[in-house]
Amino acid sequence: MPRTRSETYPDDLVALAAVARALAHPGRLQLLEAIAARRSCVCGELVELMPLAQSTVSQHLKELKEAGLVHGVVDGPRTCYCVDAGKLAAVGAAFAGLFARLGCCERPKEEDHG
Amino acid sequence: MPRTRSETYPDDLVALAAVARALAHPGRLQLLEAIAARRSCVCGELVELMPLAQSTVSQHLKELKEAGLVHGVVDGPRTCYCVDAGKLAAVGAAFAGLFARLGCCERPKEEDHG
DNA sequence: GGGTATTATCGTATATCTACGATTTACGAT
DNA sequence: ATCGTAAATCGTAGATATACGATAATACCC
Repeated sequence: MPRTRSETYPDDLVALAAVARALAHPGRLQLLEAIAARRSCVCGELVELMPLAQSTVSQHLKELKEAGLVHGVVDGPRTCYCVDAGKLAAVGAAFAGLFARLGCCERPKEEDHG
Repeated sequence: MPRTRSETYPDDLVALAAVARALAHPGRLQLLEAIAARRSCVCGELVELMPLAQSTVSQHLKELKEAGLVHGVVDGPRTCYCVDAGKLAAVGAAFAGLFARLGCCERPKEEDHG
């Protein structure tokens, strides 16, 4: 049995789910925040502040890269990671749109009476 | 090896990652949208429009419930699902905050010059 | 109580995720 | 060419995820 029958779902949902999966690990969220806070960050620094082995951090970074959230620039013997601001903006908008759609038919307590 | 060393990460990141994981499947996104669009939705209807077996849909609904995104109300022999608007608002705000933090140190092309 | 419909749960097979150590690759210095 | 450092990849073990059919639980009708 395939893990997910992606063919049967709309492309935008498949794409959004893929990004959500990239975000679905606290370590990756922490990596993202560290990279963003430092503007750009060498892999070694990230390994230092994470409670994970170097190979594991590298693997998480690869997932973030494959999701398009960051990119790594080879800088001599090291790799410098930075967030993709454009992608982040697009993903942020996609999530905002999702939650807007999910909430649009709900009137939890009261409607806007102004 | 434990799947994730949640103890070592900040609580808010762990919580956000958990919600992201609930969203990390196109089927669950579609379920959420269907439930929201119909205001409330009986499980059987959801099974009809999903390309999944009844047991699988039930399992996905359980995950959405455990993430707090929906709740199911037993209505006679069936179960009626609806989204938790308050939770969705909170989660939406959490994601907005995340993307704001991630983007705050980035000036991709130009700053707001108005 | 017996029968039917609806949903949840169980058991299970396969695939993916997470983590690690070990190794390989790439670069700079000697 | 050799060594050392930094990062990616390989191989692997164990836990989770996804999907299904089968079964159990619940409510309704008679």
